[in-house]
Amino acid sequence: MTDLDLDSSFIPALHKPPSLLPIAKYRDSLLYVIETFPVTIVIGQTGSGKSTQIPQFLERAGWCSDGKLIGITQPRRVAATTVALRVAEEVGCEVGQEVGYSIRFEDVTSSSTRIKFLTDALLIREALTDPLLSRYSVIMVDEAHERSISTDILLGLLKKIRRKRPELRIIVSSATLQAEEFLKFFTAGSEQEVRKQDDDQTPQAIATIVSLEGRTYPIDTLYLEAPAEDYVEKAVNTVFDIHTQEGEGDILVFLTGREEIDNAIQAVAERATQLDSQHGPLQPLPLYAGLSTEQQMFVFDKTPEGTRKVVFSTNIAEASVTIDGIVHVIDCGFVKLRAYNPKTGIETLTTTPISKASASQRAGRAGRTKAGKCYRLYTEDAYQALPETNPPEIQRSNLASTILQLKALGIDNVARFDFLSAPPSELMSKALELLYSLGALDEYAKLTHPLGSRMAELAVEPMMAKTLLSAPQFNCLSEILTIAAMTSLGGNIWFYHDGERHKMESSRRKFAVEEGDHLTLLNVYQTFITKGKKEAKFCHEHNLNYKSLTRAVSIRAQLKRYLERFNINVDETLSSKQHSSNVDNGNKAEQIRRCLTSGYFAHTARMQPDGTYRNVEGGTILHAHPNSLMFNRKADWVIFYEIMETGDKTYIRDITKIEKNWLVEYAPEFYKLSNSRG
DNA sequence: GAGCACTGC
Repeated sequence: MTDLDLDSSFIPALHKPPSLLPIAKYRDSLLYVIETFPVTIVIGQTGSGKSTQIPQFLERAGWCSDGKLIGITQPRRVAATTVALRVAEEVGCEVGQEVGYSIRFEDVTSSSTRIKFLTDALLIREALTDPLLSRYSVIMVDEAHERSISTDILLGLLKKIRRKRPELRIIVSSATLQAEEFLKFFTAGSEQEVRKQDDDQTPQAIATIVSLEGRTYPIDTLYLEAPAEDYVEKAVNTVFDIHTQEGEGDILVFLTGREEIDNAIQAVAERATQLDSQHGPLQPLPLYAGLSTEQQMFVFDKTPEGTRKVVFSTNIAEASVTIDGIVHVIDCGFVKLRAYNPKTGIETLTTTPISKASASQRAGRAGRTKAGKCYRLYTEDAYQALPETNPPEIQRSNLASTILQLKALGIDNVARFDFLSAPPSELMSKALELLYSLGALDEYAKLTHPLGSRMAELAVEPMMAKTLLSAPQFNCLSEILTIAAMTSLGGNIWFYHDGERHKMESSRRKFAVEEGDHLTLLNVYQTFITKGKKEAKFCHEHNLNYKSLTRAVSIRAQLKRYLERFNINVDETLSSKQHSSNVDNGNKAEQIRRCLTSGYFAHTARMQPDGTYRNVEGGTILHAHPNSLMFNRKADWVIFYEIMETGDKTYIRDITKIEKNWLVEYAPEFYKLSNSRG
């Protein structure tokens, strides 16, 4: 077994010239391993240089000589762009030339590109048109340990592709010790079939692990003696202990959500006024995804000399956002995890203990620029009891769009797809049922054409894809395009600063349209591009998230391009004329609501006299989310975009009034089925 | 009556 034990002394690997990175010494051995083994699992700490150096080693060693590409996938867009920029700089080319990147809405590559960074979701999309990914000689899957659905699917595809393209080289990079699982995955089940082709290739010859040790700085980990009753309070106390007893260095506190973060910040601000004058000021800052870009940027600002920055963050700071200068990490030990219940079709968002892998990732946020400390707000025994990892996303998600995508990739028997971790069969059958009811699959579970294959290509979830493809019949395609773009933003449309909640509420009321949230979203978008001239100023005045609305413009344009590729004509002139005068005009609004019903018939509820809702089965009490226009309005039957259980309540979001008889009209089979069931 | 962890196409 090849196991390269690299220099483990504490060398700061960040911002060092590439020649000084520990990985440089192992260039030849790495190249040898990659040449010899079809699959290489690379264990490398952040800062080991694996993502930036390995592609360059490969390129110089001739892996692109026949015009093929080296592809490096990342789970996130920012990572794909920033790593590409750095490698381009090191290579000494303009990004988009030899080194480029490709993410949704941005393809910065050219015919001279040899090293290409992209999101793993986008590479899966490339497989729709190039099933063997034949443009690539090497594919490196970075941050595979995060186990996103896209990463898992991509690894499954690569394993399949490898059988048909033995010359393809696969590198799987992982920061934690999950390497064995990847190794087992690539070697399992390959014995017999490899024997058939090549007597020399045993499973041991297929894949191997290379370990790039080499940390940055040491981190001192401290535990509680006894469990904390209230970790938010404990976190605040710890902040003051650090501030009064420890040397300089900023603090990063991991909490689970916005409410906790706001409370903690208020508590710190109040207690800070009583601080002894010998201690410098504290600057508490929030960090979570729902903030506007401007609000998020504060955490990167340098504080004045003597002021200590304390960032209270959700899990966004665990992997997605990196803040320099953090010396102390406080870890509450919990995270909000999403899960999907296939029996009820309801998603839950629940506070759950983190995994050991998460705990070590959080601690690692302290030692990036010098030696750091991590304060775990739980006992060492509690730590020992944590699971090694959390269940991968693919085992706790609604799989409708994943299954649809697999079908479009030509994987007919999805149950036999080689998953890194197989999803529970209930999740699979629930997804298949929905896809069948939408008409994306036929009674043999085969992808339908053109409906199913088109739905798979549209980058929105299946119910919205169906709605979009029905829209021409309802003569409201332009409007549904906008609604599809706005709903897929996932909520972050409105924002408010401290104490401005009422101002935000009244801004929102100005855009309200009687029939519900979808038409309200349409109204917001139309006003943004017409009266608001797509400007940030307009958004600030109306408590709208500028970045989100800009994104909606891009999403809408992309969806429109897909439709045009299907030869579906989008007539914009008619709609914009009507909506500049009044979005809420009778017949058009009804067509939109009918059209939404044709895609969202599985998401229906009926209002009760007490103002709550019940789903069709009748069992579950649903509440209109306070962000919804229908929160305090009367309705009878409604459809909704999303359903989620948080804490002890189940909320529905993005709600629109419909008529009961439309359900039977647009989904007769589905409603026959529901009735016969109960 | 009262509030969404995080990604991605």
